[in-house]
Amino acid sequence: MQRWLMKTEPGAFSIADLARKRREPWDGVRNYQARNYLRAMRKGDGVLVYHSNCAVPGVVGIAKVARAAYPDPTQFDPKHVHFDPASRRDDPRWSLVDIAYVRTLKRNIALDELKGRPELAGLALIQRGNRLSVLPVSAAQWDFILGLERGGAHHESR
DNA sequence: GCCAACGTTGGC
DNA sequence: GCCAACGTTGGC
Repeated sequence: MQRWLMKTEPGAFSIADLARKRREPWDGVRNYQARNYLRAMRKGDGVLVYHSNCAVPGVVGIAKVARAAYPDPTQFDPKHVHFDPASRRDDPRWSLVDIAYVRTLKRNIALDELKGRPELAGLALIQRGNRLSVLPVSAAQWDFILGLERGGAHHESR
């Protein structure tokens, strides 16, 4: 099983939304590196759900890949915000996967807590300037992050 | 192929 | 809302 982290803006689609819907086509990824990660995903892969662009960015839940990559239908819809006029049906540019809800974490494991941890030094999420919305997570990183869940909500002062 | 302009991401 | 970082676009 591979492991990944996927960002979402809770104002647009939160872990609570995923919990209610159980399963969701993760559309709208329009970055080539992120797309390539989507295409590398296999059914059953683990996903850390991360809330970005919000009051307390952090890892908030666990999901899994319910369906491997297929063409993102929104790229062909002229009325959709993610429409890409340069993408062709015989050679789709953008892909998506379906994500299934697994569980919501007992607390938000905030970005603040992940920063500066030697165990996560290689994690793309916390590297400076990184904007990838889909990124790989090693088994060790996955275990370490989820190990923080029971550590209690402590925030470093700044 | 260079690179300036522009748009987006996302923490703060 | 600001703005640094970074990806994409398009003129040349």
